[in-house]
Amino acid sequence: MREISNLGYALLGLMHKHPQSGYDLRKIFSSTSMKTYSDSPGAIYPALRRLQEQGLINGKLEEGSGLRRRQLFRLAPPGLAALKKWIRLPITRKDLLWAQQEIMLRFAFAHQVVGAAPAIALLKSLEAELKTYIPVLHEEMRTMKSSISISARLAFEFGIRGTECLLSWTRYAITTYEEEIRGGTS
Amino acid sequence: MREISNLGYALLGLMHKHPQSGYDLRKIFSSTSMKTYSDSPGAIYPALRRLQEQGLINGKLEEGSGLRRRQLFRLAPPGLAALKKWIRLPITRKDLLWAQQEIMLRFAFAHQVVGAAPAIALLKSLEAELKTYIPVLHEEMRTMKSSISISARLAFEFGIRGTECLLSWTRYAITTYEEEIRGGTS
DNA sequence: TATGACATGTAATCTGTTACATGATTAG
DNA sequence: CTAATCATGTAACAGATTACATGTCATA
Repeated sequence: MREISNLGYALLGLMHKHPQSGYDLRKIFSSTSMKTYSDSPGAIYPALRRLQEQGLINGKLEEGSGLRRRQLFRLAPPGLAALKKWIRLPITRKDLLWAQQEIMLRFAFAHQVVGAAPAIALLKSLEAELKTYIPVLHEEMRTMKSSISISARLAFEFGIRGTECLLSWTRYAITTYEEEIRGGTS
Repeated sequence: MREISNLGYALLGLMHKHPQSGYDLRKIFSSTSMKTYSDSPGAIYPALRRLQEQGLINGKLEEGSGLRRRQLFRLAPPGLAALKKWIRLPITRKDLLWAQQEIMLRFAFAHQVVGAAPAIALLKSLEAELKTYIPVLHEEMRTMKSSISISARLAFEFGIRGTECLLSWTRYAITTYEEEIRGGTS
């Protein structure tokens, strides 16, 4: 089976709550904090068609008067399975390097799609990976410190601080999440 | 003139220090903290060819015995001009949303390519943009807080914390940079 | 002489971007 | 009636990924 792109997963995740039309999804990308994904029709409609061809979603034309009415897409069982599998994947070093955004996307959908326990498992996996990665970054820094310009060094320092910030958020998120599910009902 | 991709600018920046071969550049991407860029030949060699076609770099085959020896690329004057122009661009809201990595890449090259004053100007531009952006994020948070799941809310909180972390780094970088150029000779 | 590092490239495929095109419905 | 918004799409193009192909040079 063909790989599912990041945009594909974003679409699947958004459809989990309730069926959406291509236009709805575009609006979400253009108006909310998911602006990092493209709201262009040239990205969304082909992506939806691909998901449909793979049997991950089903589209149904709403009956209406006109010739071209809106089409609602809903998650099909294989699509839900793929979404769950993706969210449950453990975090790897590679994810930290290439795909911090993707991690957040996965976590954002986690509670709704797979529930509290796997969501917390995702955070713990992230925490573990970060704990071994941060010392590596410090070590790299020490190695090259002397050979690079001041601005390059500061940029690298941001890489470290940003990663440390992610770790601190992860710990905060674990605590907050655990408190919340103990306190209020999910 | 055709747009220069992020990878293109990364290549131009790396060539600024001294001429590099395609292989050298691949090694930099695969072995240093620039792992976020692809080290695959299918990305680098075509990118180098494009830069050459645009007259931004010149390639010279090192004279050697064999038939196929390494080719060294060096920045041509228009390439240096393009690199400088790119680094000096002020930071926009759009950059904050889409291209934090690109900002860091620009800053990493800044000291070497355009010197201290424009490097600090870049940081100040970043600081200014962040100061107006962070309140917007908090406002967005307040608006949707109630309508989203706990994990989605925490993910959004990371967006805010990450941005605040960037601001704090920016201020630290300005101070450190200014001290350093006052103290040691650049 | 076989392995691995050096060194450069191409081809197929996929995805995304920009720009354009179409047509329905609603508000002024 | 006209403009804006709803709604869906296509076409041309750019760029990246993966996998493959080629050949040199040093060394064990």
